[in-house]
Amino acid sequence: MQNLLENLNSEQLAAVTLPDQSALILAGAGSGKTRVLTTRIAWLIQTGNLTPGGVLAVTFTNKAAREMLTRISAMLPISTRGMWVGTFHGLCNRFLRAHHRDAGLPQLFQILDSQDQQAAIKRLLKALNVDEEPREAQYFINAAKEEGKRAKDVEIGDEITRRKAEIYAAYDEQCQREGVVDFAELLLRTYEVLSRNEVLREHYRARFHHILVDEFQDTNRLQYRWLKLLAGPKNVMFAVGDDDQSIYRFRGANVGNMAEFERDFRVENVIRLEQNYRSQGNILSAANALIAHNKKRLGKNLWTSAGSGEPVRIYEAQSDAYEASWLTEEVQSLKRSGLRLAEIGVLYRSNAQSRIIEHALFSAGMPYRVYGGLRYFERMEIKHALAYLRLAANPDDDGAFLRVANFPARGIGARSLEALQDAAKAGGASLYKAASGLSGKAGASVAAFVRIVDSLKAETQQLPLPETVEVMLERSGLLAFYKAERDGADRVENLNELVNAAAAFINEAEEHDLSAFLAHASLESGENQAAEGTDALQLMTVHSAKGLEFSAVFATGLEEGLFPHEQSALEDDGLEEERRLMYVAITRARTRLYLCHAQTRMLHGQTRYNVASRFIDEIPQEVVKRLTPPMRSVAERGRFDDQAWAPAPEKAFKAKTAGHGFRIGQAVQHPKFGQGVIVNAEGSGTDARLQINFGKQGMKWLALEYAKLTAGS
DNA sequence: TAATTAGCAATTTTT
DNA sequence: TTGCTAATTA
Repeated sequence: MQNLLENLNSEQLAAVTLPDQSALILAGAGSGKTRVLTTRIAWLIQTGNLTPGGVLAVTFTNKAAREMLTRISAMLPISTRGMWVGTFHGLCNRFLRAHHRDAGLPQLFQILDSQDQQAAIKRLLKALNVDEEPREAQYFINAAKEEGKRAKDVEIGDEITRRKAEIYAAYDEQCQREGVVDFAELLLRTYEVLSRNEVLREHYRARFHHILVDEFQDTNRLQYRWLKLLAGPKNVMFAVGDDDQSIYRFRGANVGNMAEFERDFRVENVIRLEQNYRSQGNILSAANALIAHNKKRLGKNLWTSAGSGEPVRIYEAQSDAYEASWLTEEVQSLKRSGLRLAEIGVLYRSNAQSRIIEHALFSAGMPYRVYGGLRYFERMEIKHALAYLRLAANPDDDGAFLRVANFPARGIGARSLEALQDAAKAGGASLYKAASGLSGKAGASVAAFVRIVDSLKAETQQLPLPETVEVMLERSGLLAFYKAERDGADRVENLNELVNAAAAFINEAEEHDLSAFLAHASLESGENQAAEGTDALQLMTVHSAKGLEFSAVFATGLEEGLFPHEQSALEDDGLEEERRLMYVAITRARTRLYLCHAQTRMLHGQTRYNVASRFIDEIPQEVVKRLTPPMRSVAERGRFDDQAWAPAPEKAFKAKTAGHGFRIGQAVQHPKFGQGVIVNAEGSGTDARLQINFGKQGMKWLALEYAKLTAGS
C-alpha cells in the first residue's frame, strides 16, 4: 500500500484516498491525471473498499482504456477481467450484447461507424426520394440522439425541422429493420433500457459502486445522463477533467457538465491538480497567461518545480513556404543537437496546412509521419471485406449488401439493384430475402451473389476467426481483384493484414465470434497510419495532439483567421474554444516551444495576407524571444530578405498596386479599427475599395475615398 | 457500366 | 489549390 501512494504529491494523494463521496478532480495538463485515476482504482481495491467487479471506468478512446488497464495491472497482482474499463461506446456495446432482448435488438446487431451511417442515410434519402443534404441529416440525427431525443421527442418549430424529424424517424426504422446501430444509438439505447428496466438498473447500480470518468470535460449531455442514471443516489462518481482543455464542443461535448456535476452530486471535494510535471516554467507561464483571457473557467494555474527553462520562441515568416523551410532547417539543427525526431511535434490548426510543411520536409529528405486521415478499418478495401463478413453474420444487412453486391463487378448494375430494392420495399423484406424472387437476367447475377453469401455463411460457421477471414477474402473475389489491379499491392497487403488482425483479436478479446470482431472493427478504427520503424517527425492537428507530449513543439500558422479560425468567430463561445485549443498546443511542449506565423499564406488557391494571431500577443513579453525582427509590413520586408534568419526565397512576392499608393500586403492604420493589412483591392480612382484585415476587428472592405487610412508602422 | 469531366466547397473528429 | 460529388459521355 505504501508503495502505491509513494511519490504522489499532496493533491494527488488527497484525490486518490478520498472517502466514499463523489468528487471532481480538475486535472491540469501534465499533472498526472491518468496516474491519479489508476492509483485511485488500485487503492480502493487494495484497501478492500472495492472488488474488481465493482469498478466502472469510462474513457473516450480505446487507447486511454488500454493504458488504464495496463497501469492497473502493473500496480496490482489481480486480474482486470471483471472490471468494466472502456469507452462509453465499448461499454454500451458490452451491455447491449448482454441484454439485446431487453433492448429490442437482434443478438448479432452490427455497429455502423460514421461512414456507414452516412451511407445508410444516403440510401434512405434516395428511397424516400427526398432532396436533403445527407450530412445535414446525419448531424441532425446525431445531435438529437445526443440530447436523448427520439424523433417523436424533437420539438417541431418549423417546416425544416419537421422534415428532418421525419427523416430521423425513417432512419431509426431502417436501422431497426436491418439490425444495425450507430454510435449515438449505442448510448441512447443503453440509456433507455436502464431507464425503463428497474431490475437491470438496480442490478448495475448495486454492482458498480465506484464510477470513474476520464476526460470529463468531453462528455456530452447523453453521456452525462447515462452516468447519472447508472450512479443513482448511492454510488460514488470520480470525475477527472480539465475545462481548459475542452476542445470538442463541435462534437457535442458539453463543458457545462462539470458545473452540473458539482451541483447534482453535491460535490464537496473539488481537487485541483496544478503541479505540472511536463513543461518548463516559461512554457507554463505562457499557457497560464493565455488561458487567463478566457472568462468561463473553473480556474486553475499550472506551476512547476522545474526552472523557467528556455524562452518561448516566436518566428515570423514571410510566407507559408518560408515557414515550412525554416521549420525544416530548425528541425535539422535540433536533430543534430541530439534530439530524436519522434520527440518533436509539428502542430497546426487544420489539416490543409500540412501539405506545404510536408513538401519542405520531403524535399529535405526529413522523415516525418502525419497523423489523421484514413485509418486502418476505414480503408475502402477493408470496408469491403468487412461488408462480406457482415453479410456472413447477418445477410439482412442491406448496407453491407449494397456495398459489395457488385464489388468486385459481377454484372449487378444500378438497374438490377433498383429492381431489387423495389422488390424488397414491396415485400417489406431485406435485399437478401428479396433476391430470390427476382427473375430474368438481373435475377441470375443477383442469384450468383446470393450464392456467394450463402456459401460464405455455411463454410465459415465452424471455422476459427482468422480462417473465416481467409475464406472470405478468397470467396468474395476481393483478393483476386486487387491482385489484378495495377496499384493494388498496398490493398492486398491491407487485406492480408486483416487475417492478422483477426488472429490478434482472438488472442486478446474475451469473445471470439465473428460479430464480436465486427463490433471491434467498428469501435476501434485502428492505428492512424502504419507505424514506421524509423524515427520520424510528428505532424498533426492540435486536436489530435491532445494527450501527447513532445520535447520540442512547433505551433505553426498562428495567424488571425487561421488560428483562431475565422469560422469560430461566428460561433457562440467560439473564440474561447480556440484559445483552449491554443492552450492545448502550448502545453504539449516539455522544454522548447516555437510559435510560428507567416505574413502570407496560400489558401483555397489564393494568397492571403494575415496578421499574427492575437494569441501570440496574449503571451507575456518576458517569456518570449523573437527569432525575427518584428516586421510590420511587406513594404519593409526587403531590408531583411538576405539576413541569416531567412531561407532563400522560393519565388518573388507578388504585390499589385492600383495607382493610389497603397498596395496589397501593406500595413495601414485606421482611426477606428487600428492597425491592419491590406488584403485585396478593387476598382480605381474614387471607386477604389480596399479589403483590410484588422485582426481582432475582423476583415473589412473600405472605400479609399472615405476611409482615413494612413500607412501603418 | 465505366470513365471522364465539370462544378463546388473548403475547421477541428476520441467512438 | 485540392479533393470530392454529380453529371455527362464513350
